[in-house]
Amino acid sequence: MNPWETSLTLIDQAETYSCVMPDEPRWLTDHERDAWLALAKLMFNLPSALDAQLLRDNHLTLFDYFVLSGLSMAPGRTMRLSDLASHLSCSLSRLSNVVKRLEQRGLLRRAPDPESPRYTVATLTDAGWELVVAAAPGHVAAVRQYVIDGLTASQIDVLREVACHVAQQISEAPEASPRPR
Amino acid sequence: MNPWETSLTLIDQAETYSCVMPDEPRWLTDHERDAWLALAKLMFNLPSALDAQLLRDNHLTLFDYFVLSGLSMAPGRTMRLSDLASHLSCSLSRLSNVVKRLEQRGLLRRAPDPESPRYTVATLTDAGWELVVAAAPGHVAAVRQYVIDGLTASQIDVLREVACHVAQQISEAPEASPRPR
DNA sequence: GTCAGATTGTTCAAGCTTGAACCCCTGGGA
DNA sequence: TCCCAGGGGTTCAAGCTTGAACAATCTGAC
Repeated sequence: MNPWETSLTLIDQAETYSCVMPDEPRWLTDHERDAWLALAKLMFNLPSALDAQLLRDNHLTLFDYFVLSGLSMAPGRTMRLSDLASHLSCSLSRLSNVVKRLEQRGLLRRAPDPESPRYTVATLTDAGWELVVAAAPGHVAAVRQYVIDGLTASQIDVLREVACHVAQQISEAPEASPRPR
Repeated sequence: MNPWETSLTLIDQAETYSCVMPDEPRWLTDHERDAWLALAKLMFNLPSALDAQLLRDNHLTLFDYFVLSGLSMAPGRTMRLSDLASHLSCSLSRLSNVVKRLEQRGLLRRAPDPESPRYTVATLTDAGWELVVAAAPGHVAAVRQYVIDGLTASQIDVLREVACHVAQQISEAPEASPRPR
């Protein structure tokens, strides 16, 4: 029935194995589990749905769109890569790769920051600007279709509260320190 | 300030370009945009945060965990791949690749379905079962930390409503038909 | 009975992401 | 002045996902 009940209902069985657990964990209640499974499903499917629309109509991934859109709003349509990366909460490595591809397509240009040569700035070209302007209506329509339309104002309000809460929890979490395998 | 304001606030500028638009789109209100940007940030960061915990502690991706967990709850710890794929809303291609890797690690076994040779079933091994049981507490703790704890019961309720709504909208959307570039 | 078409699952190439290694530049001691 | 620690950015290899192509099996219509 629910495609994501896979995630945690294992718990009922796992409880019989409490011998192997360090401390008895605080399992999710049914109420909490339903919400989490629904959110998990959203988390997996919404990005690909939005990607699909942008790829089909504008040959852009959602992340490409965020990069171009971020530049389009910056003064002079220009930003340092490090600022853009923290703006987008992504690694500099990922941004560098994406920016290189977008530059090859003529949508932006890279240049050393004239104010300090150790930075690199990216500037949206006219072609890049026109592409974002052309892509925006379809993207907004998809966001409305999948997310916004059909919700009440108060649901939208709670959605914002919850999403901000999650974002904050993640940003405050101790940095995940990978353990050698 | 808000790392994802990049997404749609372009709109204010794009409106001055209405000449290039087919019909005047219904832009998002500030209220809607705040909620969408917060959700977008969640959508990008929550999967990697949960991945990081599972990879660090159990050398599993979140998707691996869902696959193993799905099997662990099925009768006989066995499911057809096509059922599992629709259960997880993923492509058969992706599932086939993941299952092959999990089989190589000894966490599950593949076999032709005895009831109908055109299906393939996957069965969790004891090692796979033990890994899921060992991984569950840490995973649940991460879900609590990032999502559930700190929300009120009514916020959790609305979260479920909203996420179900989005999931439904996506599943009802006309299948994205890729356009040749 | 047979053929067209749908379904199941695998594989392959192409593209993207990640993390580590690396280089360059800067700034701050000693 | 010299050294070095740290931040910014790129690159590379490894791993994962996607979509198309393919093989095998089943279904249904004629």
